[in-house]
Formats: sequence, C-alpha cells, structure tokens
Amino acid sequence: MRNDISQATIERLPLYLRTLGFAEAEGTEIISSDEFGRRLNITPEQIRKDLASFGQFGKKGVGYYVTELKNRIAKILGFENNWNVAIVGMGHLGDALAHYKKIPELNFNLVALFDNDKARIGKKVNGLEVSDVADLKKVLAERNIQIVIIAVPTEEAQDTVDALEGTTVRGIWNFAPINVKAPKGIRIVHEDLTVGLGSLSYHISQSWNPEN
Amino acid sequence: MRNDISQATIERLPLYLRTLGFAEAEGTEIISSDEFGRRLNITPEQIRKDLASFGQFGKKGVGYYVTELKNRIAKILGFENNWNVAIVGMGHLGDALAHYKKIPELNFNLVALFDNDKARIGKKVNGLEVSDVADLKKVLAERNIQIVIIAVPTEEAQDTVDALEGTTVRGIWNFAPINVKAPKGIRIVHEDLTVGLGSLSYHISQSWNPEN
DNA sequence: TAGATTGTTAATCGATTAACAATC
DNA sequence: TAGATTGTTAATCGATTAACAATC
Repeated sequence: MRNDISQATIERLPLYLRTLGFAEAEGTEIISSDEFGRRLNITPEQIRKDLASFGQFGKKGVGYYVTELKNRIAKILGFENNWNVAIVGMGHLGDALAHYKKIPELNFNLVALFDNDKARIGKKVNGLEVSDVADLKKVLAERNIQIVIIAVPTEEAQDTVDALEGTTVRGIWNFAPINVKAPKGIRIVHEDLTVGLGSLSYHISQSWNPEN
Repeated sequence: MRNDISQATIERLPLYLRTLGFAEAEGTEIISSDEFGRRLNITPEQIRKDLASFGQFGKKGVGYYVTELKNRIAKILGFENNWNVAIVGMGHLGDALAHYKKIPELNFNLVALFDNDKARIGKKVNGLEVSDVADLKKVLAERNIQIVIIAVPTEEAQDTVDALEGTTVRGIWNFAPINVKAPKGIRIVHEDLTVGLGSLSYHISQSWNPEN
C-alpha cells in the first residue's frame, strides 16, 4: 500500500463504509460518486480522489459496486485483521464501550475487561468477566491483545498507558481527557469528547452575536 | 468577534483550555507558547497564530498568564453561557454521558434525560429523573434547553432530531452513527466513534506491512 | 539595557475543487 | 453509438510554518 495518504482521507473512510452499509441494506448494488456525495454532504470529487488514492475501484460510466467497495474499504482500514481488544476501566464509560455494537460489527473481538476496584473484578459485563488490572500483562499476553481502550480516570491514564510497554499491544484508543504519551511503537488515538462539545458551544454562541 | 476562524483552530481551543487547567492546578502562573507547545505536541507558532486570531492575549518577552488565558478561551468557546443540556436515549451510552464529569466542569447544566422505555422512565440517573420522550417538547420548553445529546439507536436518530424543530434547541451533539440532517437553524456536531477506531486500525495495520 | 517572547506578515506546504480525457 | 461517470492532472484555496519586527 502507498504511504502518502492524508489523515483527512483516512478519517473519511469510516463514513464511506457506513454509507455503503446503508446502501447495501437498501439493496442498492451500484452507487455513483454523485449519489454517494449527496448522502454524506461531501463533494463527489473528494470521494473519487480519496478512493483513487487506494486504487481503481469504480467502473467508468457506471459507478461503484457497493458490496465490493465496502469490502475493500474494510480491508484498507484493517478490519479484516480481527483485532483483539481490551477495555481498561469499567466505570460508566467502560461499561458503555463494552456494549458498543460497532466494535463487533467492525470485526473487533472484545476479549478482556479490566478494573482495579474489587467490587467490579469478577463481575460479568455483557458476558465478559472483569479482570484485575494487576493481571494486565498476563492477560494481554494470554489473549494476544493488540488494542487497548483507556477508560480510566484522568489521573490513572498515563500509568495505565505506561504499563503497556513491551506487551502485544500495538494501538491505544484513549478516552481520558489528557494528552498521554504512548510507549515507543504503540500508536495512540485520542478520543476527546470536549472537542466536539466545545465546537458545538462555540458555533451556537456565534449565531447569537452581533452580525448573525 | 471575527468570523474567519478556521474549524481546525476552534477544535484546538478545548485542548488549550485543558492544558491551561493542568498548568493552573500545578500553580504555573505564566506559560510561553514554547512550553505550551511542548505539552501538547503542537508547534508554538500554531498556538500563537490560533490565539492571535481572537486578540492579543500574551505579553511580549513574557508569555501568557495562565488563568487569564484560560478564562478568555472558555469565554470564546461559549462556556460562560451555561447552556442547558438534555440527553435523549438512556441506554449504556446515555448513562455514561449522564455521568460524564466534563459536562458540569465546562459549565453545562444537564437538566433533562429522556427515554421511550417504560422501564427507565421515572428512574433517577445521577440524581436526575428520566422523562418520557413523549413529553420532549414540553420539557424542552419548561427547562429552556439549548443543547440536546442524541444517544438513541441509529434507527430512531433522525426522528428524534426532527422532533427538535421549532423548540428552544440550538445545537445537537449526535452520537448515533448516522449522518442525520438537522432542522434549519440547529447546529449539529457528529461524534462518530468509528472514525477514531478506524484510524487506529488503519495505522497499526500499516505498521505491519512491507516497508515498515 | 539585553534577552526573551509575542503578534503578524510572508513563504511554503498540503488538501480541496475544477476540468477533462479515458472508457465503460 | 451516445451518455454517463470514473480517474487524474492542473488550478485554487486554505492552513501551517518560518521569519522577524515590535516590545515587554
């Protein structure tokens, strides 16, 4: 695979995948970049350009075959790897993520949950038993876990991440609102909800002011 | 306020705010763009440029006063408006959001919860009673709600959003993985978790492949 | 004053949009 | 074939980075 793909392009792929899923469910077999763009509020040129950076997926004069394109995007995003996933921190957010349907739908295997609270350890959440975070390294190795979701309190986030050094883990999805530094060789994505909330607040504040 | 602020800049403001909060908690009174950048992995030029688009907040040869800058950014983001917020859909995600500490910390008032499930209506979540979504319009008006968080299943998301037309609501924070269209005059922010998860999967897949 | 650091203008870089030839 | 739509190159736009004068 080429390596000159922009982050902006990568972040649109999940949206494309989702739209193709809806189209497929409706029985649509072929979709043009025009129709595609209409559904997503993205220009057709943008979509064609994004897709073209991975190869030639469409048929000129026809459009894109929905199921085929869907499968190819899923593959590009690495969803065919069937990553094994763990959640650390089984508070309200960890609990919600343990029930998040998109995780299995996108072929991730949720195989471990961790907490440091005796009251939670041993309990089952969505059919999966909560492990003691003291056994983190052991369980990560046993279950060959590549992705860890951080759902611990802010103060514990950096220590939790540090503990992943030298394990099977290759990626971290961080929900703690702090810019934790990942160990070498581990990729981190910060899922900062305050960004969306702040952006929303900013824009609705603006629409109240003078000019608008 | 000027109106030529890029979305990229706006989305960095919550990160700046967070960093200033940590700095303040440590007792740091003044911070330079250099130190600021180091903490966030953002170039100091970027930070100065972002801030400069809202006015002159720093002192040449000195830096930025932490508390003052923090207050000004909070104001720019509209957090001084003390928005009244409701959550629609009290499943696992709605429950997690009802406990999300950043909401009160950023001066949002969570004042209503809604569900359509009789088993949940009337129960208290984090001290707040769950209302029947059938009373949506009534409660929105009574409690003067400006922001609604959508945490309902995908199939119900568009109908829920449509029901907000002509109410006090000015902004929607949508967690349903679908590109719902907002009624006229209502701002919408899509919080799509599959984007972060897809990006993470993509990057760790890449680091396994040929060249890397 | 000398040193440090901002605010701002200019240069560069990258992403989006437009245009169109290729081709189904 | 004629019409439609992709894939790709060129043009434009916008955001980031670099440089430096202003000034604390």
